[in-house]
Amino acid sequence: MLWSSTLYETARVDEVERSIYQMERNGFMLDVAYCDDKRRLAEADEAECMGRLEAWRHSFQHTVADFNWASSQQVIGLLHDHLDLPPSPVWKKGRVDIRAGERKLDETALDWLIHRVPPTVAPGLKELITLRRIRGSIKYLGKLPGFVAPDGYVHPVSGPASDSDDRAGTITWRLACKNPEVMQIPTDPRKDPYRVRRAFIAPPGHTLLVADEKALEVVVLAHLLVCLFDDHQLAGAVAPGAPDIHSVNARRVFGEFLDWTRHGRPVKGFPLEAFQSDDFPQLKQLRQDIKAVWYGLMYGKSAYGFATSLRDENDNPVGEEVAGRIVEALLAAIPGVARYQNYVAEYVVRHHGIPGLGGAWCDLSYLTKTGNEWAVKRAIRIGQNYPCQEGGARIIGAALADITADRVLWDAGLRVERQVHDELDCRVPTASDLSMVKDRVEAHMTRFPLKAPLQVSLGYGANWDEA
DNA sequence: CGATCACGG
DNA sequence: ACGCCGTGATCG
Repeated sequence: MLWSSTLYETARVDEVERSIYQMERNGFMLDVAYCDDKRRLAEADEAECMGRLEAWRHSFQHTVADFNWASSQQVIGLLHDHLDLPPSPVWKKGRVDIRAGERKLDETALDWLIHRVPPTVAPGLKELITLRRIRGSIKYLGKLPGFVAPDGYVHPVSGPASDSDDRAGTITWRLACKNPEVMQIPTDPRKDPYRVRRAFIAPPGHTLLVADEKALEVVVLAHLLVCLFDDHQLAGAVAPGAPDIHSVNARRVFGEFLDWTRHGRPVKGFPLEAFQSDDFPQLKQLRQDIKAVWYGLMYGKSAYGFATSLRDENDNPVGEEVAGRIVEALLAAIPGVARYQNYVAEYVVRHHGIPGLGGAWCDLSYLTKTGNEWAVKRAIRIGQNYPCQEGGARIIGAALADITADRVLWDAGLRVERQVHDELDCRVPTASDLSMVKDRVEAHMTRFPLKAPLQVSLGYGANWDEA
């Protein structure tokens, strides 16, 4: 039924597994000198930052000895007990139950505070965010060189689900990776001023090729909508040449449905390009917002959750009413998504599980058979997400297997180094025919028989950051 | 060893 | 219990 029989009859589990072992053997090269240099720099910055923080703390007569800025409890004591700052009602994952005594000081909560405390207090909070970011970079700069094996390469452990306990894996058949956790290396320059990704270098005589499946899980969803309902709208929206889907949604939802104004003009009057332009930061924000709503919806998030995660122009949570209108407008713009959600909800309740594209059955009976309302809702959220996440994993897994098995690419010296959910990173000898390599890699990555078009973006560079 | 925080998709 | 899937450092 459904979608599973229309695709690859087998999940090619053993081929994928062999490719993973090959990828581990290939390993990747690390610029140890770069790590050491940046770590020393970061540690000096950390010491300065800490000095400013301590001075700030003492300026408020907080004289506790051996105060630990890494301790949540101690920071709560400083900010909420000693300085008597109001508790933040929000954190990264949603609401804070203030009445129950819950206190959160993650970056989202600190950000909320920064906009609402006296100007003498705010600098310390900003400094604390800076300290955490510096330490986030140091974590990797310090430990990565330790993973370099005698052969000069780092060989992380990665693997699919249902492997033995000492290997990595997920229930959706995505790969996981550890020792080191290469999938968690920061990509956002604001979170990592020291650019850890620059330490992931191509070996001498090689260049790094990064091949990324564009909007992989959205394409899978588009495929499902065609299979289930013969609905081609989303497939058309992700087709080559189609305008950027998040810009379209932003203008449609905030402009046409909600009739909002930004930069002193109606949002609906702007050209689509403006939503990705640095000249219009407010429009860019709207595009980011609708993108967040889009992915949140795919994973089962509701207006309740968006009420705290979406912010208005003054950085206040938009509230459930506005969030509800945004969700409603987006679902009206892409009706297939709501139809999919309802379909899956019914299916999960009736069958106590959901199949994936590769034919695997995701059992949810441990939730649906409890009869508990919250458990059933959780089962439905997992069921809505599972085919998209699992489908994406099968597609990139098949691509990995095909690229690894391609003798032409192998003989050209191409070696897969990493897989990051929708991205494959390979090293390629600089002397090889790069356009041939590029064409073959792209062909493998788009081979999976989908009813929605899958596109690949390719980048080259001397290191992971550049590529 | 559970909770908090942070990073990625 | 109102967002899915992960790894890991650190605290208490």
